[in-house]
Amino acid sequence: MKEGRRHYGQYCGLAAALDVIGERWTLLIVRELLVAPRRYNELLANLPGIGTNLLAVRLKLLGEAEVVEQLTSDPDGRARRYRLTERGQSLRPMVLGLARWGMPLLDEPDPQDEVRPEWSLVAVEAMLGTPAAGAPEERYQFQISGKDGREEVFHLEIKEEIAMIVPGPALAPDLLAVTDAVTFVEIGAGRLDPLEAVVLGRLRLDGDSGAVLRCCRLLGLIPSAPG
Amino acid sequence: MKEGRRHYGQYCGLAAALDVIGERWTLLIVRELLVAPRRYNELLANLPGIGTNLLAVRLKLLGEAEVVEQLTSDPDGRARRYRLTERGQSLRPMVLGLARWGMPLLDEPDPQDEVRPEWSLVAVEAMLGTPAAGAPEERYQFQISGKDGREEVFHLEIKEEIAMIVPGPALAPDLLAVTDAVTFVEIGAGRLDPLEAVVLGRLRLDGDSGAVLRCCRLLGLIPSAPG
DNA sequence: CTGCATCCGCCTCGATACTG
DNA sequence: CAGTATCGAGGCGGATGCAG
Repeated sequence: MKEGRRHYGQYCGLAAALDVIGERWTLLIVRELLVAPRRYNELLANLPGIGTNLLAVRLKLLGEAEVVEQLTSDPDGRARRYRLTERGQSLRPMVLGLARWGMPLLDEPDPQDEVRPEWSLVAVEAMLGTPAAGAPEERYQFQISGKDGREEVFHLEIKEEIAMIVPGPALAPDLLAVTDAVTFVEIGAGRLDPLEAVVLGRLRLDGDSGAVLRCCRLLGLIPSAPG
Repeated sequence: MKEGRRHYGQYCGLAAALDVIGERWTLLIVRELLVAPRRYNELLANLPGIGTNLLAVRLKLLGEAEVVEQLTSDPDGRARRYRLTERGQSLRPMVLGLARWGMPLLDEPDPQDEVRPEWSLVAVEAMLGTPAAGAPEERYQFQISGKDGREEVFHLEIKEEIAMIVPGPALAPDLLAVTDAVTFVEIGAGRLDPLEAVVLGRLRLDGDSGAVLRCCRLLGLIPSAPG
């Protein structure tokens, strides 16, 4: 926090945090890396509008702050990826909290807006409010397709009353949800009822109705059962 | 999120949140209002460097986003204060989380840095990690003095295994901690041991040693008792 | 005196071009 | 593929002006 860069100059934890992760784009970079380690160009592709110079500056700063590290697995220097350090991972609850806080702000999806199926992972994790108390051990698989036809596959696994996000398909999913990224976010934002999405043909749900209800409840899409 | 202002253009909760509270100074304004409703000039005084125009712009935007509202209690229009709405209050866990995340980043206090005793309220709340399970019902009073001689008084009340921050003095505090804002933050940042601060004469603790230990444990200053 | 609005210099940001 | 260099536009910071 020396001279040169702009900083708040307050001896306060929040100000110190914002000096590191408060600048434009920084938390979105962290969001990307919360999903998985990424290459430089992957980050550029998933953060349209950032400009390559700024991404380089941010990554360097995040590296100095030990939030991000780059692992150069390949000996010839190519194929280096950026990954969150432990300290970076510890930003997860705050990032998820902000993501949840912002979801109701989402309006009609603008066709100009970017939507990536990878973000669904973070969205689902943010929606996991209530710990899955008393829920049976089961697996809900999600297949979210992007505009370019790519499909992100992950599943939610409930084990010992704890729900976990796991990349990739489940072995024997009790529920399969297939949709596109826009529909998925609209449902998460509360702008679209899951049932309505099914009727509109924008969401396909395979599984028994009990699993559907439990999954929706887990994601806060319908109120938890009273009493 | 229409044209005019700069925005991320991502259909994603986090991006939507950052479009509202991601700009410079905004979360620091929220921090100020988390402590108490404030007047325009109070905000200006507690946020050195912001520039009055920017504060006005931020407050207007926060108002439109329904994060902040102004209450004009006084009929003649004077004495209008800014206050967080319910939606603004719901940012509290994320702000506290970021404050806690940033505290270890605090280095040697720069004499140029601003330190305000009001921030101690947020700092203490951020340090309250573990719920006070099994703790006896007692009250720890804090008196944090600023450079200008003002003193912020509040106390921590443990009731039914829940710790609460309450502004103002306690009725019969089991512990009284008197210090200055810099020392307080340094202790919170883990740069200064409470015991060392007492020896240096920068912290005065009145109360029995059991209360001191329980208070320190509650604030994460010493590891919780094992087992 | 409080609560802003206006103006201006500078620094950050965003887009494009270019290099190892 | 992974950045660096450059430059125009606009956000930011500080000083000042002004109305209630």
